[in-house]
Amino acid sequence: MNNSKQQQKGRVVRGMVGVGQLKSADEARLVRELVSSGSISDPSSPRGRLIGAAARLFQDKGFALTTVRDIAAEVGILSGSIFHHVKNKEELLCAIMLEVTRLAKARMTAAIEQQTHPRDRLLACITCELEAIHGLAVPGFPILVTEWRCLSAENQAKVLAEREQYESIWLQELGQRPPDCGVADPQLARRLLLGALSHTHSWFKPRGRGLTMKMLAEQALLTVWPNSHH
Amino acid sequence: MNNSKQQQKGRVVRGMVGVGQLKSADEARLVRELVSSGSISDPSSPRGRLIGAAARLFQDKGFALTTVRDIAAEVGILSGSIFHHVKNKEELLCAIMLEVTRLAKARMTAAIEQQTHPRDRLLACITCELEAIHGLAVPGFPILVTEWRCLSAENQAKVLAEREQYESIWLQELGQRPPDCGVADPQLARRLLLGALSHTHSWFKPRGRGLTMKMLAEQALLTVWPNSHH
Amino acid sequence: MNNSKQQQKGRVVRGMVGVGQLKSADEARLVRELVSSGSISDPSSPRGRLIGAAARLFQDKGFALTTVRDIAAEVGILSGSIFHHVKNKEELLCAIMLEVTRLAKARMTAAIEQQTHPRDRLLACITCELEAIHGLAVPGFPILVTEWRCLSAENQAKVLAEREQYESIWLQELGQRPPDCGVADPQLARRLLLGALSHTHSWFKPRGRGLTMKMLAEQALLTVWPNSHH
Amino acid sequence: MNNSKQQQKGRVVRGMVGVGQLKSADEARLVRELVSSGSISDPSSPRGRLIGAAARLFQDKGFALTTVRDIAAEVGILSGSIFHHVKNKEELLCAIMLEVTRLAKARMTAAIEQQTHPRDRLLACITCELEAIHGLAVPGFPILVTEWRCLSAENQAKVLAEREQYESIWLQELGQRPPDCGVADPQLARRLLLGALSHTHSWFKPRGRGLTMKMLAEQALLTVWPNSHH
DNA sequence: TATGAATGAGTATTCATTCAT
DNA sequence: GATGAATGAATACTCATTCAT
Repeated sequence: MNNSKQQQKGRVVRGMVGVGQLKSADEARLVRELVSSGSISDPSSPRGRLIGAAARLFQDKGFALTTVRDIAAEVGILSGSIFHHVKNKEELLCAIMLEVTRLAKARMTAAIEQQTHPRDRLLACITCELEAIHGLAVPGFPILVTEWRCLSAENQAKVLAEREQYESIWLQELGQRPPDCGVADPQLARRLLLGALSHTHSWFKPRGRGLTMKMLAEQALLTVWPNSHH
Repeated sequence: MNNSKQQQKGRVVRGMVGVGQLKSADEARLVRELVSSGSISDPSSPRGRLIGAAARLFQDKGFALTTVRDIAAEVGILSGSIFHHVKNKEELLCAIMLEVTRLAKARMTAAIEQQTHPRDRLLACITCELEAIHGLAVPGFPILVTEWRCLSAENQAKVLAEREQYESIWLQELGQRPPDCGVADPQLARRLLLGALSHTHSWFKPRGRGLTMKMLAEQALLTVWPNSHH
Repeated sequence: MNNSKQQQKGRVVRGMVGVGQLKSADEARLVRELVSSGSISDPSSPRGRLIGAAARLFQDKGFALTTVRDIAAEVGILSGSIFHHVKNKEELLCAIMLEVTRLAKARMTAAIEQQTHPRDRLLACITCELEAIHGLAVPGFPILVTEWRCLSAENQAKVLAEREQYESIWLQELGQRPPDCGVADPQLARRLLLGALSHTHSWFKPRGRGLTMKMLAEQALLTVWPNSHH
Repeated sequence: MNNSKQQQKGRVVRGMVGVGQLKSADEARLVRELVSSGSISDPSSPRGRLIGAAARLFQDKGFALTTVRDIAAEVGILSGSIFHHVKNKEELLCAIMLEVTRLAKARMTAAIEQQTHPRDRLLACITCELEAIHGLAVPGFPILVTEWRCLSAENQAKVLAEREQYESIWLQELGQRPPDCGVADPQLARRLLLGALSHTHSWFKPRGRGLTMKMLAEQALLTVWPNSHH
């Protein structure tokens, strides 16, 4: 990383109070609003704890390799009791994906609002998604990509509908880039970026030293918005 | 894709005889050599047909959701006969990953040799990997990413050892880029690129009209080597 | 059996109300105590019925030739349900061996207590073991010998630990014999006797006429305590 | 074993040149005769090596747990080739039992001929059987007891017919005992002895120090012929 | 005789799901 | 809402046996 110095400087100048990251007070308020509007389950409710536990396990071991007994044990109930809260194992997966999508959407919307400069707004999107992928804010986000095909077509449609707005935010922000930023088509840029960011789940350690998440976000930004086009 | 025209022009000028793609005669010779050296199984042998069928199914339905009965049916034998050629379902996965890696490595080496300009060589790498991901040349390549965690630690180590050379080619080629190409660190650039390319498997249709694979390769190249730095 | 008359006389004189055998009331109380202390499963509980059925089948057909389907059919459940109560087929075998050992130990202890003369006490041991071997009181006892090697080393250790006390009773009683009783070493005498008694399982019919179990016990006693040394 | 000294003395006095044991020249001649008469297979012939290997494995792991592949590997052929020499896995077991019985019979006959005193003759029987059980002379003998029930009724009858003479030798020798030797009935004495001797397979180490096989044989003799009745 | 690929019925075990209590 | 016993279909894997070469 021979040019990391100048990039770090850039980051410090632009995003003073946490690029794309929300203050923990905002974070909490956001969750509270989503819960009270019924968009996501209360994490402390039985259903919320069930979804949380399942999300953790699906992410770690995969949907197919996670047994309903594993999940029950994680929550502290017996396997039969799961089906009081959810019809199916698949419905559980679907519920996770829906809630994950809603939370990620709300977070990203909030994060963008705090930024005015298009580059900072895009950086905020990337940071939000990275935080989601690495479970810092939205537990279970990588499941959206890795376990997609475990969902029936019907359920895939449900999640896609929910996801549409999330993706349209991305497309809008990517559309604000100046010309000559590399991949011009926002749709294509988004897809390449989504793949790149999702895959960080398998190699990036957010707690590790060296490459921080902020640095990673800035580097990812460079793939669709090179430094030469500030 | 508002600036695709100028990019297409560039591509046509540089890589006249198929950027990164091998002639089918070369392709065949490559496979023959790998077979005769024992690196991969003869696709027409029982073991080769088994590996091929399993690769197809693992890619389509995932390792966990593919039963040995499915595989056997695909080959045209009974499920018990599978274990004549391979000890485990997991060993089958491992064998696929090893052979896929060897073939991809050989193809990429051959493709690079045909190019001299660093940018063309990197484009050849990307094209090779895209062709692999979309099953045009190396059936089963996406399994390497999607089913990685289904492998035991021991088998992961085996595949990693085999993969090392493949990745070092990437790092070397990425190291040939001029400064200011965005993500400077070759390792990081490779990881972001791998994620972006792998993910194309879930949305890009190579047979579809509009975005061709060549176009996709050039666009992917732009994420780590913008046009502004020819 | 030309000298059986004098032996019968001896038996009648010494052990009038059933040499070494417990009254059925005592028998029932013993089982109840072991159940309530958790040493053995309640024979009427699901687990108890499972263990009982498996013991019967393992004894008749052998561990390896008994399928879990056989066992399930015997209990009246489906094969999959077995693994609700026990982790493994082998763990089932282990559980049987442990419970069999505990019951045999308790019975022998109770039987010995009722006798004072060393010869009668040893005869009580022999009778107890014969009753166990022939399923009159401790169903599944022969399994301890015949299926021993089907147990993993780990489980063998568990059973051995449980069996130690049972065997030490034998050694103690065999140590009470007068000199010149043939095999002097209690350990060796026990081993020869165990083999002799175990093997009766394959030829002695307790219900048959002619040789009764009492007679058999007295004859077995003679191998380690000849009549000439009263 | 507090009286082992006097017993050892007794042994040395009576059976000077190996009680019950054959000289290795006699041993070899015996086998040669049996082979040439067709009673047993030539150990160096394909069938002989097959039977030998199977006997070893059946004895170590049990009939049910030994696969036909294990046997083939031991012989150095492939599993399919076994069925050129033998119709069934069970027929293989049956063949072993028949040959084992014939060899044991011949050995015991030869050993008895060398003794005149009834006690020595009986001791020779015991020693012969111990040698057989511990594989010193007749590999596979314990299988006769441990794997008996793996044989179909039909095959059991075949082996029983072959075994009859072997057992009648035992009965005859046990009938030569003086009165008051404990278990008077030769049939019963034989059965108890057979059990006791068979079981030594699971605890006696012929190579171990301390208790030698000769000592063990003498001790076993004491169970049916106490010292007090020389 | 030996090979090696294939068979097919069989094995233990798993697991999402149900339901009376 | 929770339990725990049971279901029943499915799973990976085994293995004696066959047979064309």
